[in-house]
Amino acid sequence: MNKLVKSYIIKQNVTENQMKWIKGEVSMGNVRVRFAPSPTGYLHIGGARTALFNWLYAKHNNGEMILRIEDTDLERLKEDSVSQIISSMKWLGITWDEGPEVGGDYGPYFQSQRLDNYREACDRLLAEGKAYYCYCTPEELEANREAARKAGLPPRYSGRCRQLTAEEVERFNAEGRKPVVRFKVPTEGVTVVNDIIRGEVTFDNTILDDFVIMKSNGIPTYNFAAVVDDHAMGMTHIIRAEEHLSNTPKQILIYKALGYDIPQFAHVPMILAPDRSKLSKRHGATSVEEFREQGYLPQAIVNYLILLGWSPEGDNEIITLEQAVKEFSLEKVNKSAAIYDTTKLTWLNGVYMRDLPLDEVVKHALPFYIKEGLIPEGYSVQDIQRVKEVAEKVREREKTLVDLAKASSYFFRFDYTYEEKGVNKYFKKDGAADILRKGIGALKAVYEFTIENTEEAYRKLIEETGVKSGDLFHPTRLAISGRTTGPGLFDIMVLIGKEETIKRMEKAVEYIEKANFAV
RNA sequence: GACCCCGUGGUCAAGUGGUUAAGACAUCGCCCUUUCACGGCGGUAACAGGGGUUCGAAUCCCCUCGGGGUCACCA
Repeated sequence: MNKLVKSYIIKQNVTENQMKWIKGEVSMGNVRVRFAPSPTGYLHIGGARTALFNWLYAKHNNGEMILRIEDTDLERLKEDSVSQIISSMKWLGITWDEGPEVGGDYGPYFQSQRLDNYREACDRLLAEGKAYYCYCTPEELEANREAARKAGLPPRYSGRCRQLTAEEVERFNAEGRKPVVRFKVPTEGVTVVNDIIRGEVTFDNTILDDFVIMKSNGIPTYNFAAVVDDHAMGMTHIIRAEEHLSNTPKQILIYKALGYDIPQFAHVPMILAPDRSKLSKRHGATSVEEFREQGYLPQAIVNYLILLGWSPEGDNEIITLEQAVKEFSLEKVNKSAAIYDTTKLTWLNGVYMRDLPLDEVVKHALPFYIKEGLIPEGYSVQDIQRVKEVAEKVREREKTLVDLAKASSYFFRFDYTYEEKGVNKYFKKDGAADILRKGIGALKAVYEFTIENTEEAYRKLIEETGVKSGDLFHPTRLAISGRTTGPGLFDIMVLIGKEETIKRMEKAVEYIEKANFAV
C-alpha cells in the first residue's frame, strides 16, 4: 500500500468494504468512471488523453466506462460536435460501456435530457434552506464585480439575496425577473479535496461565494449537473483535467449538501501547447481530427498520449493498449503539465507505419492515396492491391500517411519532373546518357523481371564496363522515379515493371541529350 | 489581484535522503549502404534560484521567481 492510499484511509471514513477493496482483498469490479465532454467542438488531444486515462483505469480494474454528453450550454453548442467526438473516440479505439449509441441502465446520457433530475435535487436544496433564489440581474452583478475589482477585492457575490423579504420577492416577480438558484456556501471552515494524483488539497470556504447552480432558464450549471449526474450514475472515480481542481471544492460542498457519497478524484495534468499556453486553434493541429488529416495513425496518437503524464515500466516506450491496460495506475500519473511535441508523435507514427500489419496501414492510407489522385474514390480490389505493393516498400522510410502517399506517386504515374539537385549531380555528369543506354540494354536482356535478376544484370554490367556502381544506380533512380531517394532501386524497377522501366529510362536519355548538358 | 496546482536537458520522462542523475524524441558525429529511411556506436545537454533540516539532499521545510489553472446565469 502506498503512502497516498494510507493517507486516504486516515483522512476519510472509509467503509470496511472500501478498505478491503483498497487492500486488494476483494476483486474490483465496481469501478465506474466517465468521460464527460461538452459538445462545443472537436475532440482535442487533451480531451482524448483524459478519455484514454479513464478508459485505461476502467479496463485495468474491470470497471465500466461511461460517456456522458454535457450539453447544458445552449449557446456554445455546436452542430455535429457530438458525432465528431464520438467518431474521434472510435477511431482512437476508446470505447464506452454506457452512453450515446450503446445505452445503459443509467441513461439518458445527455444532460439536456436529464433536466428533471437537476430540478428535483435543486428543489430539495431549496426546501432544506441550502440554496436560495437570487434575483440580481446580470447588470447588477457585473457592476458589483467591477466595483470589487476597482477596490482590489476578489469579485465575489455579495450574498444579497440570501434573505429577501416576501415583499421584495413579490416585487421582483412582479417586475418579471427570472431568478437563478444559488448554493449557500458555508461562511467558515475548509473543504478538502482528496486527490489520488495530487494528494490532499485544502480550500478555505470563505474564498468561495454563493455560486449559481440553476440558471434562470431552468438549466443547471456545470458544477451542479456534474455532481447530480456523477452520483446518479454511480461514478466511483472522477478522472478529469486539472483545470477542474479548483471547481472541486464547490462540488464537494454540493455532494455533502445532497447527502451523497463523495467519489474519489484524480486530476490529471494539462496538456499545453508548445508555447506553454492552453491549447487553442492558433497552435495548429490540436484536435484528433486534424492529426488524422495530417496522416497520423490512431495507434501512434494513442501511444503518444499514454506517454504524456504517465510512463510504463522499463525503457520501452512503444506500448500497446493491452499492455497499458495491464500496467496503468493513477498513482503513477505525474503532476506537472506536459507540452505536446509533434516531433515525437511523428517518430512514433513512423514506428507504427512500418511495424503494424500492412493491411492495417493500407486501410488508413487509402484516403490519402485518393487525395493524392493516385487511386480513384471508387477504388477497386486491384487498386488496393497496388497500394499494398507500393506501400510495403515505401512505408519503411516515411513517417506520415501524407508522406507515404506523396512518396508513392511515381509508382502510379509517369508525369514527374526530375529533381533539380539530381539532374545537376547525375544527369549532367559526362557519359550519363551513355551509361543509361547500357543499363537499358542490360535490362532488356532480363527475361524474368525480378529483383534478383535485375540486380544481377546491373552488377554484371558494372563488372564488364568498369563503371562505378553509383554512376549507374543514381541516374537510373532519377530516371525511373524522378527522385534521388526512395526504396531499393530494383524494388522500384520490379514494381513499375520492365516495359515501364525501360520507357522511363529512354525518356531520360532523350531528356539528357536534348538538354545538351555537356558544355 | 485572490486562491489552487506545478517546476529534472529543447521536449516527454525515470528518480520517494547516499545514483557516474536512467531512458526516449530531437540534435551532432561515425558506421552500415545504390539513395533515403531503418539499424548500430558515440557526443552535446538537466535537478529554476536562495535559505534551512541532515553526516549527506533532485528527493524534506521555508522564501523568491517562473509557468499553468480557477474565480461566469461556460464547461
